Amino acid sequence: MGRSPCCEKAHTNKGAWTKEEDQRLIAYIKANGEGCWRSLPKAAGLLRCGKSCRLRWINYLRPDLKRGNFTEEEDELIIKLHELLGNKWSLIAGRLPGRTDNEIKNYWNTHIKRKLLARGVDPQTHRPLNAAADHHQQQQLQAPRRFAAAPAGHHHHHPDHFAVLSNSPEACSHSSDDEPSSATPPPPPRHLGIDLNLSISLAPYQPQDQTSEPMKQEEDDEASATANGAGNAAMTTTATTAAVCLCLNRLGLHGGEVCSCGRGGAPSMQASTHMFRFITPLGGSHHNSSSTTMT
DNA sequence: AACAGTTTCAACCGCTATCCC
DNA sequence: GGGGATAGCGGTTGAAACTGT
Repeated sequence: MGRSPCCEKAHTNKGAWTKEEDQRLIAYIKANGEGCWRSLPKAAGLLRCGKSCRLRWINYLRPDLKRGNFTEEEDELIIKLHELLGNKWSLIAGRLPGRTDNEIKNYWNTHIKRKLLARGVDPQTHRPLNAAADHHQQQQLQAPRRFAAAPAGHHHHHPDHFAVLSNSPEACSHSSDDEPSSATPPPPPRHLGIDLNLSISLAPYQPQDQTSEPMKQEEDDEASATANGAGNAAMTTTATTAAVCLCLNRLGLHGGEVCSCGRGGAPSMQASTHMFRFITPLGGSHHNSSSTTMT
């Protein structure tokens, strides 16, 4: 087929950005806002590919970036989110204000992987390293429990349509031994883990507004995972000071809509209930998103 | 001080998803 | 619905910085 290159490579700079280029980009975006990256370089007088401009802005120039060292709380949050989401760096970054996906990805590869290995935990599977051999056997043994709250047959017919993830290690088989790659997406989640008895919360969750409507998909998603009584996903972290909601919308799994769950403050959810639901075509990529229950 | 090895992280690349005509 | 254009994502690379000898 052949695609036109994203830019005229012969006439673009590559490599590190100069201060002047940064200033031009900042000035242009301040004046015109983000977007239209393809035409931005020309308009801004930059000899850069639009992609490169976007990356530079998002990863380095954006005014709301936090930068600086990651806190211990952020570390733990990243680990938990990675356990739940796998290498979905942009989703993880969405839960860490001021951090970029690139930054988190780098941090994961340089620090957290090592940290987990030192703890004897496989960074990809989040299982104890010495348990890898038992992986297959454990899956078989635990499968019935994981599927307990899912409607019978549902996941059998559409295994990649949704998954209710658990923070239990076995819920993360999508990120097992083999590194997921864009070329070979991980197999669809095979489990419908149930409880998300996460201890991500670094401070007690304090709902701010209990008047928000429960998420529609919560209702639509029938009883798939409601046996656990979990409501909307929410978590808090002292690192970010704000409650971090993990409901579908805010995870970016619903077309980027603004979360309407009131920071997890669904009326039915007990503030003290540290349980989380995720219904997402994780690993199964986006192919079936329109046929999930997320509409 | 000089060199080699290691680590870090900004930037690039290729691919997929989404948008728009 | 099809196809091209564009945006966004995740993996990878390589130069700079750091550390050890």
